[in-house]
Order: sequence, then structure tokens, then C-alpha cells
Amino acid sequence: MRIEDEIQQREFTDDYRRLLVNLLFTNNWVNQQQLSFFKQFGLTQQQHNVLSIVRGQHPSPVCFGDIQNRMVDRNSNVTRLVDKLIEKGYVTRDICAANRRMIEVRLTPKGLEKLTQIDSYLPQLLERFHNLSSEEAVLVSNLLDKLRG
Amino acid sequence: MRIEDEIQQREFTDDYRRLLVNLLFTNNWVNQQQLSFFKQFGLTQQQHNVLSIVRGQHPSPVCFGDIQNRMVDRNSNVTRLVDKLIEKGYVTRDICAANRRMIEVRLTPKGLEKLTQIDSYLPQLLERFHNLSSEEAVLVSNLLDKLRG
DNA sequence: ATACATTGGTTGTATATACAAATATTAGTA
DNA sequence: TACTAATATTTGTATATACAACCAATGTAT
Repeated sequence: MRIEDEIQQREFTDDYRRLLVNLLFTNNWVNQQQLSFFKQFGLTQQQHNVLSIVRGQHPSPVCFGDIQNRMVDRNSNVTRLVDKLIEKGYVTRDICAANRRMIEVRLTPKGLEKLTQIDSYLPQLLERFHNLSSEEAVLVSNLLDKLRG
Repeated sequence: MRIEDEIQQREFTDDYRRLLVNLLFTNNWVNQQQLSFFKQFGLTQQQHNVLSIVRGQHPSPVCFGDIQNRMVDRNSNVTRLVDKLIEKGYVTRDICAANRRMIEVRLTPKGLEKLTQIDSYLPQLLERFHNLSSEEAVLVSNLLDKLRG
């Protein structure tokens, strides 16, 4: 459905303005898909993102700074996200012996199991994007990379 | 810059997964652009969106439901957004005589002036998207329309 | 060593979001 | 007319965001 119809707006005067609005509108749509998907596993998108990053180094630990830099949403507060994940028993935190300013985050078996469970359902989430062919998906991705410069 | 490098991740196994992550990451980038742009005018993106919608019907009033339906971010709480805009003197609200459940929102001269001022700076915001040619901007927009189905 | 800057993480706070429940008015209908 | 449903907006609340200020550990220069 054309963005003009979605938000009941006449033609845009500027192609870039249309793109801006379309990106924001589409993001809300994507967010909605993700929100409902992760909710069934009792996680937020950001919590899942942190878990995945920690798994990326597993069984080595990851420090907060690394998590921050690898997050899709850089505005998240890693301290508070990790707190939530500890409460749920999915990760542990320890002060790094080599540099006591740093915190080492590690995945627990329970956290790994949770991620594995979510993995098996991921195709269901991605299915919602199959209105685009995989060639088109690649094309959009590459253009977004170019957009950000 | 490739999304893989932005978030320090190896190749994605799935083109749709890459697209999903890229959309979310790009949205944060876009948001950052918008946030800093509108901040200099003392407005949030959503407040500006509401103002623009009200101007769209000016000098006729717009009711909350119409605002809701035309907003780029549908999750916003129109009641509270309009409260803010009234505080700032940019809109007025009145109970609709014909249907007293409805609220009529109207732009004030001050609100119109503010919008006009912002308009004159909009090209500065859109300039940040000029890494894409206008043909590419149209292409991405159309693919996003297709993605949402 | 001491002072100062930097790094890595934490905390506080105002505002915004998501979502459910509540209220008020109008419309439909038996 | 009274009853019920539908519509339009408001309110409450738990959680999340943006952003600044803070603290502790380490590095560096004198």
C-alpha cells in the first residue's frame, strides 16, 4: 500500500521527503512485527539483541562497551538491559580481573536454551518480509547502507 | 557503510534477516537526524507531525481520530500531544457542537508561523539523505511500500 | 608519587511508549 | 423509552528513552 494512502496524504512534493516519511512509517510497522514476535518469549527486541551479541562470543565474555557498539539500537542503556537479563537468569555479570572498570557478561545455559528456542521460530518473523523477493531485499539493504553514507 | 561493519557482525545467513536489522538500524539513524533537527525548534517529531496534519485542513478543524489515522507514528497519544501543543500556543481545542464526543483542533497564527519557519529549514534536513540519487530515493520508497504489502 | 585526563560503567530524571481500562456521548433497536 | 452497542477521547500505569551528571579505576605527564 502506498505511503500516501497509509497516512492519507496527497502527493509528496519531494522524493526525499517521501522517503523520510516512508522510512519512519515502515519502521513502526517493522517494530510492531518484532514486538509481538518477541513478546511471546517474554523478551524485548533490545534484550534479545543483547543476548545474541553475548552468544556471538560464547563462551568468552563480552563487556558492556562491546555490547553497546554492536547493538542495533545504540540508545539502549546496557546496564539496565543486562539487569533485566540477570533477573531472568539468562546471563551473568562479573567484574573483569584484568581491568576492574569492566564488566564481563556471560550467557547461562538457560539463556542459550532460550535463544535456541527463539531461533527455531525466527523464520516465522522473517516470513512477514516475503512480500519482497530476496533480490529486492538485498537491493533495499544495500541502498540503506548507501543512504547512511 | 555496510550494516555488517556498523554492528560488527559477520555475514548474515539470511537476506531478510539482514534487511530487518538494516531497517531498524537505519531508522535509529533517521530518528537521530530528525531529533536534532526538530529540537532546535523546540518540537518533537510527533508534535511537528500533528501540527502539519492540522495545517493540512487549515482553516478547517481536525478531530483526534483523523490526526491519529494520519500520523506516521500511530502509537502516539494524540490527547497528550495536543496538550503539549496547546501549552505552546500552537493549536486550540474545542468540543465539536455537532458531535460532542469529538474535539476540534485548530491551528493558531503562532502555530502557522512556527510551521512556516520550520519549512524554510526543511531542505537542510533532507540534504542528509542526498547520498541517494532521487531515482534511488523513489526506488527505496516503492520497495518499502511493497514490503508492507 | 601527585595531579589530571580518560575510560567504562551507573544513576537520576524528565519525557515518551505501549497497552489496558475508564468515561462520555451518540446510534441503533426492541 | 430503556437497553445495548459503537464511537471518540481520556486516564492510569508499567516500562523504555534521551540525555546529563556522576563515580570508580586506570593511564599519563611531570
